[in-house]
Amino acid sequence: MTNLPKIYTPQEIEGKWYQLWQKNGYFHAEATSDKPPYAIVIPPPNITGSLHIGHALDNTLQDCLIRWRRMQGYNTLWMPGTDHAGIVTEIIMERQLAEEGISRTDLGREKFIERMWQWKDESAGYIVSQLQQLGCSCDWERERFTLDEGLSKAVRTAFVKLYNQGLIYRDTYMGNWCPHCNTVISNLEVEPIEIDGNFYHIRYPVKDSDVVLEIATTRPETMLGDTAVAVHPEDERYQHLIGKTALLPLCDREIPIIADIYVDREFGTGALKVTPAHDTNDYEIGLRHDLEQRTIFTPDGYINENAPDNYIGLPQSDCRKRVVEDLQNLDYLVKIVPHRHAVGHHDRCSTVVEPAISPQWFMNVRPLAQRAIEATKKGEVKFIPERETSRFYHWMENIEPWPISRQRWWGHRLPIWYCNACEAVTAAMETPQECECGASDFRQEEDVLDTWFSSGLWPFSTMGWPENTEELKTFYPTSVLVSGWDILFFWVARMIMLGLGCRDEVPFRTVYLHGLVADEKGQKMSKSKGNSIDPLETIDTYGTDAFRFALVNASTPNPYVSLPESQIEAGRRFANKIWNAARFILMNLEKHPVPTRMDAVEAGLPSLYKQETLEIAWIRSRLSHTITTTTDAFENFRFHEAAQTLYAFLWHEFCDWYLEFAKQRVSQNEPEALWVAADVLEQTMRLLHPLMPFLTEEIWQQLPHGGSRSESSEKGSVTVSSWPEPIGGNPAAEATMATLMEVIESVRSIRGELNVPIGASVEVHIQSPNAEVRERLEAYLAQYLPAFTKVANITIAESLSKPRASAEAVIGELAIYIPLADIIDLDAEHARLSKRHQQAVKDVMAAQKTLDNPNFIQRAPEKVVAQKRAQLERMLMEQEKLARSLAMLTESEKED
RNA sequence: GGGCGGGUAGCUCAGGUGGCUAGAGCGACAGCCUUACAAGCUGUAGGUCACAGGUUCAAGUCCUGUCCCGCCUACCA
Repeated sequence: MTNLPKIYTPQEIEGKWYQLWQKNGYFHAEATSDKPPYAIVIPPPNITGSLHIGHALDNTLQDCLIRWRRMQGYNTLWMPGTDHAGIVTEIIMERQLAEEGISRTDLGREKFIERMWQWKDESAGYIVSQLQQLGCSCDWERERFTLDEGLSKAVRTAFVKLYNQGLIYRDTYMGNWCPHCNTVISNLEVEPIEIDGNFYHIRYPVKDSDVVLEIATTRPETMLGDTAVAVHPEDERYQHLIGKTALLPLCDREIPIIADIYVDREFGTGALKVTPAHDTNDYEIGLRHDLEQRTIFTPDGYINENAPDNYIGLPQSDCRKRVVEDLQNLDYLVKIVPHRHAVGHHDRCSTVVEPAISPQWFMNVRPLAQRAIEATKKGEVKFIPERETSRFYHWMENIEPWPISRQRWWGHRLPIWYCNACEAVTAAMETPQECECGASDFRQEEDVLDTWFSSGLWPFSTMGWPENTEELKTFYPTSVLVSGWDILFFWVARMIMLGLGCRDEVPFRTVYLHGLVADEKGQKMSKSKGNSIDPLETIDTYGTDAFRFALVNASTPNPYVSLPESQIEAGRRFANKIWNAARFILMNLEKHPVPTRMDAVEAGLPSLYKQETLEIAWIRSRLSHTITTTTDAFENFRFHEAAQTLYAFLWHEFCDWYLEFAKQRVSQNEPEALWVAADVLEQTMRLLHPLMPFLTEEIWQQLPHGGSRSESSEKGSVTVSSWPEPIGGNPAAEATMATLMEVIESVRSIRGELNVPIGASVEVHIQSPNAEVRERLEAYLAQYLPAFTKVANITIAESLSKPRASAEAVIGELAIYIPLADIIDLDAEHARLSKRHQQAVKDVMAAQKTLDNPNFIQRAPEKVVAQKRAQLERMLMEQEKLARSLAMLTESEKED
């Protein structure tokens, strides 16, 4: 007796299989192979991070694709690895240091980097083991890290290459400065957040005049760095002031009043204070008018010595308060008006970003963006869903230079060397030997590269580039990139540009951008918001497979996917259902083992099965259909469709119907139906394996999978079994079964609605004018009906009169009568029939209306017309029968 | 300001190129411990597909407009 527990306990079985898969090297891809290649590179998670819900979704989908293709016989490579993740990682380390009471600068660059590596070495295995817990079938032998020697070489190679092409250059420009992180960041890293601020209206006196110019600003402290006031050149109010000089309050400085078309006459007071060092637009105006760029902040956000003495050293926020106070005391402040506006924050540390001028390294991405657009238009890379393509184009067409240097320590130092003698700049793989000037004393650039620079090389740096490796020859361009749409610009676009820039080829053929997991308010789940599901807790509670199923099932084409706990619960129930179906089959197989091929040969059987009964033909047809639909769903990245198809087939066809038939067959000593059940379940476990790898392996291992398919029996795991092939549908069997099901459902419905006691047997009388239908019902109904409801006796005739006090159901031309003399509640039956009759009348009218339209007959395709006619015919029959029965029922009520 | 996505059952969502009587899960109600599964089984209820027009023989699906919701993007201090 098989001793499988009644309740599926994932914890007991999930642990063991991963080790077996690993040990047998199922996940390893060969660099050269006869099999067609299929490759995905993982979006590398932060080396020190832990699995969050976004990873769980992203990697589950990738694992589905990889497992599916592996079973299809592809040479599948899922390239795993981790990212050093620059600034984020440093921020977390700084917090750790702060707890010890030290700062990054206390430690110094060298010691800090040492600490980072130490921490990396301690925590590196964590995220990897979590991915393994999730079941990810990555080729771990190839695991990479962005700061590895190999990848660092790729970074330097790419940098030098692009530098030599003139695409990387140094410039002093206004960028987004994070005073907390002490570095410049790119536009993408700035998150505008709406805040309730104020508009401060301030009087600027005009020199040698009684006139005061009123300006409005949201950042009054920046006035300390003002070097002009601007008005619109055609603004009549201020014509007479253009060219004059304003007296800057609090600063005792004189600044020119200039005219610039940037100024919006309608906005604020129409006069704009100009701070070229601390505002992007003012910077531009400053360049046009050759204004002084007066920086008043230190890099870490304090007031510097360019401001009047009494402000120096204040933090920016304190300075604002002080400036406002002083303006008020000296009567320069006109008013403060509440004003809601968007303020840029650093997406990693949430600090307000300061526009600031600094020398930085940039990449001119425009030519590469152009090539990326062309490659996409040529179809070399395809975005799914398609709407992402236009987002991609829009971004690429308006792309701006990418600031790639960061004033940080954790990352790749730019391979730029300055000659200490003549300051000549050299980009090179290693420290240069000698400068043009003859000196040989160099210093390397202090800055490190934006972390996305190295991730942008990921698809080929992980495969050994710049060497022309076998891996690159086999797997590049990779097949698919799977990621959330939120990092399309950060990462995906840059990979495409750098792939083209470094290898003249797009890095992947297809980009699948899945939705983001949202909470019940529709907000993206993220750890920082605290609204996130913890994948590990979820796995503990529900099991990995249940969680994975829920994730895949939730992966609709929507940009946001919602994952209520009930969905995960549904996944668990599904797992349990499968478990019990398997348990049932395995228990019965002990009594009725599947004959081996040898037995079959000895018995002289042409095949394992004596005959294909209706239910066998039906379930095989449905399985075939399921195989086709599931495969098609994967082909088209319609993950939820795969999940739903398998769920519906397994639960509502296989369990609800087929296993009930099989039960009865087994009890009649016809075990073929059971053997087919085992076969169908075995194939379904293969179909479901990409979604639920652990459970399907556990069951597959216990099911007989030898039989006629010797191929899979030689292999030791469903992981490397073959993807099922459809055998084709059987429309005749499906049609007959549909009728039988309808009859069974009608009987059950009557029993339910009229409260026939569970134990009571009923007689079933069926009337049908169609001989063929009668014959089929005759042949099968007696066999099948008792499996679903208690019946005493079944009568089928061409015509029979409705037995007295019976309930009735109508299916097309079929009428079903169930005599319920003792128990029938005529009122209830009347209500039941009347409800159905009303519905029938409505349906008939709708169909009639369509068919009455001559244009419909004329213009609709014949097939549609024929369909409609058949539909109406059937409805009419039902309606008439129901009407007659209602009339009879009313009469018999009168008699009573 | 521009762009994108969404509004379908009480809730969360499916409904590729227009054509079965608009579906599922959860929840609700009624009845069942039927020896695989009570994490189960059976039955029932519940929808003017946001609104208004239009195209079409036919619209949840295509077009236009309106109203909400969300997101992305933009230099209004």
